[in-house]
Amino acid sequence: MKDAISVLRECHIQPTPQRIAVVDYVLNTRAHPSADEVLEHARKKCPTVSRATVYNTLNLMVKKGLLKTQLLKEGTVFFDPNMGKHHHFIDNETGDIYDIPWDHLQITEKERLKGFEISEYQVIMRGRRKKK
Amino acid sequence: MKDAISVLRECHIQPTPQRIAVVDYVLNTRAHPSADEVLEHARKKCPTVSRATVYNTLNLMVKKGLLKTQLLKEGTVFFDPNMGKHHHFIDNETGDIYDIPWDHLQITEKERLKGFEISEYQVIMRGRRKKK
DNA sequence: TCATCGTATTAGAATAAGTCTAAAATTAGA
DNA sequence: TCTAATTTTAGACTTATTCTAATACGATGA
Repeated sequence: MKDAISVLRECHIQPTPQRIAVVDYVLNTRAHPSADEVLEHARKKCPTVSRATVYNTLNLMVKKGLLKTQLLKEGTVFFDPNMGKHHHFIDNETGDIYDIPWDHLQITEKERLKGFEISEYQVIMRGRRKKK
Repeated sequence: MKDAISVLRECHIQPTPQRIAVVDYVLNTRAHPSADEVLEHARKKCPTVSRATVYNTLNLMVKKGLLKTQLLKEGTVFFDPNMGKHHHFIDNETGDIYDIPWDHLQITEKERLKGFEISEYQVIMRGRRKKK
């Protein structure tokens, strides 16, 4: 459970009630919320927070390295508080997004990728969770 | 070089001048065009084609299995005529998108992913092309 | 305590991708 | 050729996101 105020101070961002509400939710969830979902949750703690402030805060957090954006479905960006390397699985039926631990897959370069300087990568898997 | 009219006939889609212009461009490029880029190119062959028709045709092609959508950058969907399995590399500096052949990478499941029925996957890599 | 100044927040306007709609145009078939 | 079905179109609409300009807040120094 990360303390929003401490995190904000460490990043030299002034802790305001609105930012605390955003950070407190987004850094302590295992979900991959959209901006709208963050807004909805942040309003439980700070009912007056505006959409613009949520976007401002999320973008600031991305810049400070507290969040990463993920492109997993058409139409919206998702904010991912899991900053360690990991892969993703998307359930096509429910839309649910799962983190897949980095060491569960091994990627080997069989053919040298000449001319490409890879700074990051991930595997994106789609399918469905097994019933039962 | 795929013949647009034959492809449309095979898919039981009526070949109209507008559709031919769209299909002819999008199935014969190695790029990963956005809808807007398809519109721009299709207008070279059929100057009157509308944005709506381009979207209609592209969506129809996706449904018929002639194209795949790819989520590679924020804000737009890209249409990919390469229907074989492959991975992607995105140059963060230029925005260029490259196909990476499927057999250049080997993905091994080290830890069994229990409960996930994976129907498709790909590796998405980001970085930059090496100068030189 | 109060005034001040920079920062933060806000509502709503603006933008951009994509979908929808209803009318007009085109095509296919009898 | 006539009719019905299909296709195309412009523009309205929706949704995610950014921008803007006015207001509110908060820390500081007198």
